[in-house]
Amino acid sequence: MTRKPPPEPRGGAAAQLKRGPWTPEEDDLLARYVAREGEGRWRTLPRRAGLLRCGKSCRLRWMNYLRPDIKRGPIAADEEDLILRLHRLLGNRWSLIAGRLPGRTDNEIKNYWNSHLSKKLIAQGIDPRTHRPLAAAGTSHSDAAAAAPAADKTPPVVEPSVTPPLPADPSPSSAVGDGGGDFAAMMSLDAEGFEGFGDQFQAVDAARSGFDLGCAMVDDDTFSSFLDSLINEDHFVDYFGDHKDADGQNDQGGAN
DNA sequence: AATCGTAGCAACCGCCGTACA
DNA sequence: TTGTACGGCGGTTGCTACGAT
Repeated sequence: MTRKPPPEPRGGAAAQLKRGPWTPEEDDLLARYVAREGEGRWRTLPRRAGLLRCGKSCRLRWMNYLRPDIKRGPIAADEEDLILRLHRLLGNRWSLIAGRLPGRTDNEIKNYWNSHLSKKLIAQGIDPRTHRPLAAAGTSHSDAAAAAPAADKTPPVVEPSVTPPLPADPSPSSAVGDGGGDFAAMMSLDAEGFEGFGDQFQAVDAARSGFDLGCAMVDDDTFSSFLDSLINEDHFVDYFGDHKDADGQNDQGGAN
């Protein structure tokens, strides 16, 4: 997909900057420069690389398209399944989700979610923001499906990124807030939460908030293992496996 | 064949958190 | 402690392709 440049560049220094779709020549300049000098210092990179782009644009292009480890092609069924699991756990944390899918970018996953998965969930009667049945969210299936495009642009009912709702007992989060967080308590809370699907959301919220508030006290490996343990839960397989069976298979393949 | 509507996705925008002087 | 620059992130835009009518 290409994007036509805006009719007129903005004034000042920005007037010198090129916008819109990248040309192969620009890609080549950027790729060769990063290969030679490495990533970073994006603000000054365009000038050093001889590009008439802003640093942000260069970084985005590199991260989403030029990086050598980018995996091209359709999202596989197992990748889609993982995206669904991770989104249920993490919400719209596209970069975190992308971190669990080697070769996939946050932008790609975000686009795939918005164009495929959210609609798929709605068709299955699941609220793509909360992963709860739409009926429980107070919206009928057909209504929600009809309103899907608009719903995508409304603020989420559950906003996972700022201050997720906490379980009734605030002790884990308070510990986290003190900087001495109790990751073990978070984990045990999660295990209890998985006893019931409804409670699971609370558990995930708690885990999520624990991660948000206490990254410093949970190293990456620990959280990575934690995510692995969550996304391997049989509850999820049971839940989405049924829907997937009913749906036949993922609607993948339409892209490109 | 022409027109319209929708899907898909690259790219942009603006905000936020962090690092550093 | 404060201000600034920078990188990163999620949300949104807008263009092209394509199918339906």
